[in-house]
Amino acid sequence: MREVKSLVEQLEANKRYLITSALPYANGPLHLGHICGAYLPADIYVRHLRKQGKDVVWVCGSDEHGAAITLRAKKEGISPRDIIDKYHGIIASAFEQFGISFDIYHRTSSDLHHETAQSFFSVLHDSDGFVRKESEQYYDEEHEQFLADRYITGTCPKCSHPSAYGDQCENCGSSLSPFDLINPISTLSGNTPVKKSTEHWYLPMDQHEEWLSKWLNTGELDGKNQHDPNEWKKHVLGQCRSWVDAGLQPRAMTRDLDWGVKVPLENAEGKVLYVWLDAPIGYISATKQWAKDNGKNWEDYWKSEDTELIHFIGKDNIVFHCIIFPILLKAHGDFILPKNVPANEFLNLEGFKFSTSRNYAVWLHEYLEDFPEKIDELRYVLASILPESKDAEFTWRDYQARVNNELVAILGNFINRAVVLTHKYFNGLVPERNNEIHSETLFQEIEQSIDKSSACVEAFKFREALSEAMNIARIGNKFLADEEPWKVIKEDEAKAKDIIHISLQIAIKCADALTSFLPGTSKKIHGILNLENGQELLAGHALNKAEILFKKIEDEEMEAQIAKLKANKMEEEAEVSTKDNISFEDFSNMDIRVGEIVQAEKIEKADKLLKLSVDLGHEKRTIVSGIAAHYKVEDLAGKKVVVLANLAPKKLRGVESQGMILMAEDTEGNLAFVSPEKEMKTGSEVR
RNA sequence: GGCGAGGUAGCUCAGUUGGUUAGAGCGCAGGAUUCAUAACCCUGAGGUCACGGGUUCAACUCCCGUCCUCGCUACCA
Repeated sequence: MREVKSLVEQLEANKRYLITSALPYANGPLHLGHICGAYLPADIYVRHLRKQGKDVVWVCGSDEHGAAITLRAKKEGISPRDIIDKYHGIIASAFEQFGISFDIYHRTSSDLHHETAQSFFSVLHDSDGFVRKESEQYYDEEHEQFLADRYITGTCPKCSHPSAYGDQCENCGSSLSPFDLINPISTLSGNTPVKKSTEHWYLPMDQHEEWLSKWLNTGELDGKNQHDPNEWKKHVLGQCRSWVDAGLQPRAMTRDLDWGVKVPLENAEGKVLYVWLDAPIGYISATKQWAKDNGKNWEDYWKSEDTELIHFIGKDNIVFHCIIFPILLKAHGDFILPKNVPANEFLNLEGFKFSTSRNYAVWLHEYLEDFPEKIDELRYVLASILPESKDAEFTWRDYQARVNNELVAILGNFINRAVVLTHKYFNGLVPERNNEIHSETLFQEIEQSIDKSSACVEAFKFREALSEAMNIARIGNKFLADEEPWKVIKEDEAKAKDIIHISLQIAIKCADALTSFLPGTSKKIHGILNLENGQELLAGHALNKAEILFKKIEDEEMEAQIAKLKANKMEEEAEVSTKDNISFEDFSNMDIRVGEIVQAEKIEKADKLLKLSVDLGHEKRTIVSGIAAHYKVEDLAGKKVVVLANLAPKKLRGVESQGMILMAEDTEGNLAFVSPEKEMKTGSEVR
């Protein structure tokens, strides 16, 4: 039995950890949603492992290729290089300030990455890991170039927005293929592109279905148990199964683009590696660079069964990290597959989605400018609301409440009480322990919290882990309230000494338990206690002066942040609604008339819709209008309104609407009828 | 349309394989206290576990259906 145990211990000791966080795209700054998805949880996890003395390397870097970057460069009249240098800089320094402790933050534009990615591709190519396929694609004849999806704009077939992209319409959010667009236009030349045949290398994912499905569902690979599927998050496994069950399709691993890792083959001019081949290999090249800088062997971390590979990502990346990348790694051979992929769901902001393109976000670098002293405050709040199993929401009010009611009132206050009491009664010297107080149960309770917190981190339950760690400060506060040293000191100094001694010991436990979550605060507490890391707190030891750990956040600061968000949103809304000029002819095609509502009724099972009967003078129309939230049915009869009479009829909730009531709408979504300012006959034309 | 995840207290969320009175934090109400950043500590109120069926001695938990949110994905125009 002893031998077995020591074998387990030995394996445990040899174990290595390779942690990756999704590569941020160097086309814009980071916002809080990104931080919650792949970086803060990983940072907590990695700090926890390091604290235990584990052999761990955490890699990340900027993803610097792809069409969006070249497009942006073109639009701003600068080079792609300028773009990636700018955002790589912003991102890397924001990470650093925020205490995200990567072992390396690399870049996919580096030579080492290009070499690594090309050689990875070549190995797959040479071992027939790819299938060559021809397909039709849009081609710009003037620029003699195939057009990536993002290089084509046109009218969205779903919402008629005039500038949808070939892969997605930013207006209605639907995903498109370039051939869906009405009147496609090349953004390079402004010409209409032509369809032309092109050749690409495809990853035949369908051929990998069998082992992949087994690996995902049972954790078994090549007859060996690799992971426990029960440890994977439900939504991660669910999405993977959904893909595999539907049948995997071959996927192109190359693109017609000039900005990226060149396909290392003859006759592959103008082709680069697809971003989902390029970016994950960024993890490998980053590890190589780190190994080089630190005198290590990168292969120990990627090719050894003693290594646990963990990918931290957001839910949008699940398929790539759980299906495509594992297939690539397996097809290449020698590489280990991830032990777990604890993907987080999304973070929302004040009731809406984060949106980089609409500038609706709390940007990390801006937060750091506005609150340079409040790093751990944000780490605390985000760690408390991480979208671990469902979407979560960040609001400034919640941020304020958590900082004021938890960090200030519970943690900061407890540390302050313990230290201030020591100064007040014992001149800042740690009093001796007299064993007047039985503290076994107390410390057992604390150890329980520590163990629980630790176990939660290892199970990727960071919210619960943090709350367990905070529990120690609660225990401390309760201990002081129960023992009342400020009263005891008057009649029993020995006992008071005991109480203060114990509270200071609890303070250290707090600092230690929180160090992965709030590294700055943990350090500060050690500073106040005048302790080096690991140093014991002994009687007679002199403390430093008490220092306020967290300041209360006032309403005004929050109001300013909320106002800033609102302003961005309104600005964006104003921009979005700006429309292109139309011809007079277009305008005169519209038949707009004064009408009078004669009858109104609610449409069943529709919250917003009312069925209106409108008199247009020469005829009555049925018009369905989404105003139920703004007007009462009984108030509508007799109202004069303006009607677009020749709008194509459309069925809404089963009722055909023959026209549209024109309404004024503000940015808040309030609606108002537009009516003639003096009495006009129904049916009068509006021009 | 298909698939996946979610819907639990005013808010943010826990609830392992079905088993007593469904939990926590915040907020709220009351009390106690003064060492502490008016903070801490105690007590309490608050839930038809989205809705409707079913299985069972027993359902938040399992099955079927409906509605809503988010994500992935198809197709039509």
